[in-house]
Amino acid sequence: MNKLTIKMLAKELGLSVSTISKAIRDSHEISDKTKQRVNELVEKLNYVPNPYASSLRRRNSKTIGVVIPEVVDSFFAQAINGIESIAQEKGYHVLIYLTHESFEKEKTILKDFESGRVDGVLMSVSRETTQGGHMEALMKKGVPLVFFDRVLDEIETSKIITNDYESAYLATEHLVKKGCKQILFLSFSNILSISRKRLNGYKNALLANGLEVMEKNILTFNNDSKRDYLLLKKKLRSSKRTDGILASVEKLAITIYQACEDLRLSIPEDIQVISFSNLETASFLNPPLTTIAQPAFEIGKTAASMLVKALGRKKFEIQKEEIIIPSTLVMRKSTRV
Amino acid sequence: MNKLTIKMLAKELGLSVSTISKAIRDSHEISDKTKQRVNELVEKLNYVPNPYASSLRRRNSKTIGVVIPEVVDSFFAQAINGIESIAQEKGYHVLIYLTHESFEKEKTILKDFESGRVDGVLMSVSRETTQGGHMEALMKKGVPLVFFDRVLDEIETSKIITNDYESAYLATEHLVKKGCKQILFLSFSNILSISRKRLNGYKNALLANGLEVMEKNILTFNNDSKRDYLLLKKKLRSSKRTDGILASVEKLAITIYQACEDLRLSIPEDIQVISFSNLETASFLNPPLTTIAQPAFEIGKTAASMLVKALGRKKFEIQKEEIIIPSTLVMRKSTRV
DNA sequence: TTTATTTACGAAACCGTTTTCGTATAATTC
DNA sequence: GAATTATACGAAAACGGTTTCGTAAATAAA
Repeated sequence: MNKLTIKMLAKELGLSVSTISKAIRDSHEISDKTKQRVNELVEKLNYVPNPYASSLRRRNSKTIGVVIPEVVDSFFAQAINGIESIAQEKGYHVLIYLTHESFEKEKTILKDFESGRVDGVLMSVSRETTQGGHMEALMKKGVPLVFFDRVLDEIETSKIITNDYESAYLATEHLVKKGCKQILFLSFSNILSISRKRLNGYKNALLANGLEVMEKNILTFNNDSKRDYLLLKKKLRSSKRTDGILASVEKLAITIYQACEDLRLSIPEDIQVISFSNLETASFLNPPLTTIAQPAFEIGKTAASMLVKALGRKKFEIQKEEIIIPSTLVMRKSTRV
Repeated sequence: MNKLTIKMLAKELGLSVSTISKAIRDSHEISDKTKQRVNELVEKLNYVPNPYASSLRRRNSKTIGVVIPEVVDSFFAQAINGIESIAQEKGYHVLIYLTHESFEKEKTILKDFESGRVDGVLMSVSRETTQGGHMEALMKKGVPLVFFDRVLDEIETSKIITNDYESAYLATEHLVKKGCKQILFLSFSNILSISRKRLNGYKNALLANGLEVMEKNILTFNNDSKRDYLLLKKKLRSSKRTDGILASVEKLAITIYQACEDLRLSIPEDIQVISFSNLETASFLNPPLTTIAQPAFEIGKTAASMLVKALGRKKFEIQKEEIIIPSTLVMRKSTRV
């Protein structure tokens, strides 16, 4: 109720506040005997130090901020899992913030971080983010920031990503090899760096295989599942020759399945489908979905490790390296054998 | 770099520290003219107050702790989404902790909360949790705790849950009506309150429909997907007459599909399946999975609202009410028409 | 005009740690 | 035995806000 403080421990043991503090932090200045007395009392009275007092004084919080577009998404959920595994191991706390793909929210959150609330930030940018002023401002204040998956190219910092270009290239080529001539590319954004890379992979794979890149085959959706669904249906109805789809986003896979079911287009006979996706249920969909599976857990874990390592250094200098953890193309029945 | 403080603002404007503080918090003690001068400078210099200094003095943190077993799970991901929506609205920060179903971790986390790190806690207990000493200790220190979904009955506090008993009853009855005679009940735990309720719903539905409850039809798994899979396969092989399965956990649905595919048991012809699940992909599984869908987002949102409301009160008295938000049985093709 | 009351602000204590620096005593060196 | 160096601890100043309380000036009431 009335919280237990170091001062009270000090009085109880007839020692000074500073001695208690040092004893608890196992300082060499304190004798073993005293340390033991202190620890026994701490144990007995169940003393837990006030983290805010400590943070205030030490100017750090042992907290990292995680900023992501959303959490109901296998990729981000798995990434959080990876982040948390490192945080727990290294004694960091994890504050979660969702931007819901809003640039404004992203700015507000990062602005708050300038307060020193977090020691460092892990983030995947929103779909709307084209500028990095808010990130630069934050980093200038000495708060290191590490990107994972969705990066902003113009910001110089560590970036943990997957091989988006190559994966999309491979996937597209796979579709081509299986006989597709008219392949749609579906995404939520033409802004996001990962989307552009995936798009380029798609384009170059087409060209390398003697196919034409057609703007009408490149579709951008809004993440409004009903509208997206209608939009896709319309597209599929109007261009009958479509025989392949590469979806850049997990959620669009569902939209595709819905639309195809509705239009009585059978997968993979009429249309072959590949999606970037971390769905655990991919192999039990009807038909099983060929996916590009991102190493989400690893990405989160690596990003957190990089950040924590930087936080361990005196000057928080973040390495500016880009770490690429490759995705894997998992072939299932939504593409032909 | 060297952080901006109220003291520096004060010097700049020739005002006192207390005046600045009050102006920022829009105190009635400060004239509009002064407030404006202060706000302009705050704006110009980009001042952001140090939350730890503030938390220390005010003895609150505007932070809630969320303790869940895992995050890679549609239910919990959606619940976090609900929680975050309220937190964002009310200006709270969200600290996330994963127990990975470990009672020890749960205790460690709650112990840490005794420090005052969070103003309140939202939690779903681990599968191993049978005792609530750590929760009581926390609540005794004045930190309100609200359960959602997975509660510990013995603890008196708000609980936001779904109608587990009724849902399982309904689901079981549905299977019986569709002709099932030998229905398995699958879960991860016989400890968890929700599991017991679901089990009771299952049992009573059987009895009410003139069927026998057989212990051998009640299976408990370990969340070790490989072993679970083998265990289930063995069971299905040995008891050929099994014609229905009710899975208490989303993850087990996948296990069931795997096992049935492997054993060439067709769903729903040979075996009908219903699972508690929030999978967005449920309707695109092969076959589409009949589910009991929990209102995860709503549960998270309601729990957060309750907590925040309690935090708004001077004494943090938490209402001891139990709020039940019903699940819905969504019939799909894994059960017969 | 005198007294009472607002109004607008400042001084200083306080929140609970950490850390620097000083010092008495004990141990060591010469 | 004197001088030096460890050892073990305490006093006090931070950290950056918030809050209480006091007060001078301005306004209202008498």
